[in-house]
Amino acid sequence: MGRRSIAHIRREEFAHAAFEVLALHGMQGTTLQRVADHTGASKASVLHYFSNKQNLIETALRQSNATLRKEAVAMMNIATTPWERFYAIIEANFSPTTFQPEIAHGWIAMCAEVPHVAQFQRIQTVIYSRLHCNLFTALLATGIDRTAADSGAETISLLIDGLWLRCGLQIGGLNRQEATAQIERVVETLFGKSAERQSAKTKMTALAAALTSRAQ
Amino acid sequence: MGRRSIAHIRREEFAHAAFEVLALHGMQGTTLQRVADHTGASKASVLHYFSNKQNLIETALRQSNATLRKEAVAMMNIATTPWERFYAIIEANFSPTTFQPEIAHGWIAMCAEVPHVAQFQRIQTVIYSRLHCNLFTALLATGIDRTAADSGAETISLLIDGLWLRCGLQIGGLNRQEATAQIERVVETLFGKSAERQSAKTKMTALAAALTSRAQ
DNA sequence: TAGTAGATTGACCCATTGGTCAATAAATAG
DNA sequence: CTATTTATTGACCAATGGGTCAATCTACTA
Repeated sequence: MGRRSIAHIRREEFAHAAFEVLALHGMQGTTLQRVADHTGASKASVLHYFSNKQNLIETALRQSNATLRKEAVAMMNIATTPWERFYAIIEANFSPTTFQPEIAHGWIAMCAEVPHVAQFQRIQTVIYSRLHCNLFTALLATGIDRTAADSGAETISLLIDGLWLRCGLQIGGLNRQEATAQIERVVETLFGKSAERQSAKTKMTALAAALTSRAQ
Repeated sequence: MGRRSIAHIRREEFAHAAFEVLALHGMQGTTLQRVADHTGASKASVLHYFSNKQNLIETALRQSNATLRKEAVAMMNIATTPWERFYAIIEANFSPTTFQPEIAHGWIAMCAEVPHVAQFQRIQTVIYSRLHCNLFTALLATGIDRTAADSGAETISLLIDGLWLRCGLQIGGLNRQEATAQIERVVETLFGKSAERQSAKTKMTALAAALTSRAQ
């Protein structure tokens, strides 16, 4: 530890603050001064750890996404059947720790800048690819054919995007339960009812509740 | 005509330019100077017609949405059956004149500011309400029960939002055809196949093609 | 033709922004 | 204890932002 560690910790602190400011004030309102104020440090101190404002925001976004990814990985490791893996992805994407309007604001703000900032474009691409890939492999393993798995993954990821957008726009006071219910309705019509899927869903929902309550 | 008319036309010109700049450069990049340059006028001239930058962008967004709404109304007037009205909404939302990455950029940029600008919040609310209401009444009239119509409208509007988001993020080179195909796949699983619905779809698709080709 | 309302603009103002830099304080290593 | 690295910061800078204003310029009206 020592100097290396403190630098690493400080970077994390600033990045965390940056994401909070982004979620709270949007991209326009995310100034170096505000991020500095939010941590109690000076603007120059922030720039000591991040060469750029964009660099700062980039790591802020990556760091925020990492928490969701860790939750997802934890649940995927526990899941044993394909449908359990499927619901692990769903539950992770609507975990109460991450599926919140403020956090959604941050991500929508990033999406708006994707066409203009190459770094954000890259982040967005990798997040989408991962989601689609995970959904696809889970669905394929349930026994359906390739095209059905692919289009199914596409539809589900589309719904997830839409629900996150709505969470940010706070349409109909959308919460975790309504969001997963929306997904489930489509999943049911797409793949029919089955006891196996149902038990997988209840298992992963319970697991998600246990994991997140423990974390908080 | 005369003075009143010229003022009105000028406002429209500036608003139009403002939306183009917004679509091209995002919310941060949409400066009064750039909008002025885009029309060949001066910054002060823009501010002669719009008291605020926000006022300018607000009318820009409203004006842009009006074109989509007009297309939708035109198709709705021609539609006679419930399913035709349903596909009128779908086709209008994926019309080649509006379903373009640049335009999507503009709307995503607005979404990102919704939590921070009350005017944008209002625009977003009215657009969503109209879409949901139109879908709901169309679906209800097809003979299904209220809750099914409501949840169906919710799912479809969710997909539309997701597809527009993806259009803006340019995931998988999404075009009009793929987008409507995505919608259709879900509609089919939700409401089953029926000759009546199929004919309604082909009719409205053709109508949309005719209307938009005529316009351009 | 004179007058007046609206259109257009350059010059200007102030606040804020991202970013630099040199100076200082603190901590670690030898 | 000394030296060197690292952390922190206030002062500063150039650029740009939105917005004001008074001065023209234009076109319609009486």
